[in-house]
Amino acid sequence: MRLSTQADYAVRAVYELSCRQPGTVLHTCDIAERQRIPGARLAKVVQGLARAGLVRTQRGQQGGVMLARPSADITVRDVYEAVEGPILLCRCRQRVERCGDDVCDTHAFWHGVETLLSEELQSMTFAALADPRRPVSGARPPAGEEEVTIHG
Amino acid sequence: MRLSTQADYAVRAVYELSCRQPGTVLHTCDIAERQRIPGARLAKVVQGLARAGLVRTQRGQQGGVMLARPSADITVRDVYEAVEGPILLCRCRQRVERCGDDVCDTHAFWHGVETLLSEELQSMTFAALADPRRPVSGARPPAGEEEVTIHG
DNA sequence: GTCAAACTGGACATTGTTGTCCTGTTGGTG
DNA sequence: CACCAACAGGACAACAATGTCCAGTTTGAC
Repeated sequence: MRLSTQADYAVRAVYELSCRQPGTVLHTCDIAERQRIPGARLAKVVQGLARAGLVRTQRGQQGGVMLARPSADITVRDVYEAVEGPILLCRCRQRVERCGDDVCDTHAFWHGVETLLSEELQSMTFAALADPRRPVSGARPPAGEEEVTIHG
Repeated sequence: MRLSTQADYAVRAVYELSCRQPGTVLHTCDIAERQRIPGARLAKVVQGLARAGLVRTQRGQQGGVMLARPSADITVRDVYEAVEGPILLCRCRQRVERCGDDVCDTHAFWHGVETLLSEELQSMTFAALADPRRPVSGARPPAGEEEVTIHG
């Protein structure tokens, strides 16, 4: 029940973008430095986020990463599942391993926990997460960030 | 956020004991066979449960494993933490990795999820888990088990 | 006392995750 | 066009989790 580093990195990367003005483009290496994440690893994670349509990447000299939609429309669950797939706790539910009939009695419980987790992750948007005085989920006060773009 | 096999096995082992009359002694190899778990692996897990005081092991020809206290007094969290340690999702909270000040904004969220998980696991006892008419989606017929003890 | 059953615990191969490196591709700039 | 910055993606080493094996110890039965 440990969070994989992939998922952790993905959430932190999207968080870093969400803390800035909508449309801000960051380099993955800047995100990596700011979040103290190995840059090479983060590049892979960003690729996953891009494939899932959560961020857009731009190649070339002026390239970088930006959110594909407003941070209020991105939930932690979106990001998590983009890099990790659906939230499944035990292996029998991941189809890695099949278990007998009554063996799955305990797994019914774990399934309930999965649902609880999914709902919790779904309820948190990155707009709320990036808000310093976040009320768990809700309105986003005007963020008066002075740094708008990075390369400038 | 996957359940480790250790934790899965531990819960299933205690569940197997909880399904039987209080005081029933089972062999780890019987539990392993019934739950389709590699026996050698389960033995290690049972050791962890014994060290945590959740089960009592008895060596010798008539040996085996039994619950150390009533199944109503054992929660899923007890078993989980006996083999996995405290529920900590992200590595910064596990002290594996330290993160900066504002880096932990996302980790504050994960900490909330940890609490939610802990409460959920705490709220489920093995008496409830082994009860065929438990409130959760149970597909287990009223078990008129003829095998109460194994060696008899 | 001897034996067999069962837990104890160390050692090792296998597998999956994570971190790192390196080369290729893309796209803007001069 | 030539060049460089940045993403894309494969390959590989390091590490932890997992599964398996084997010898040792304990305990009850004969």
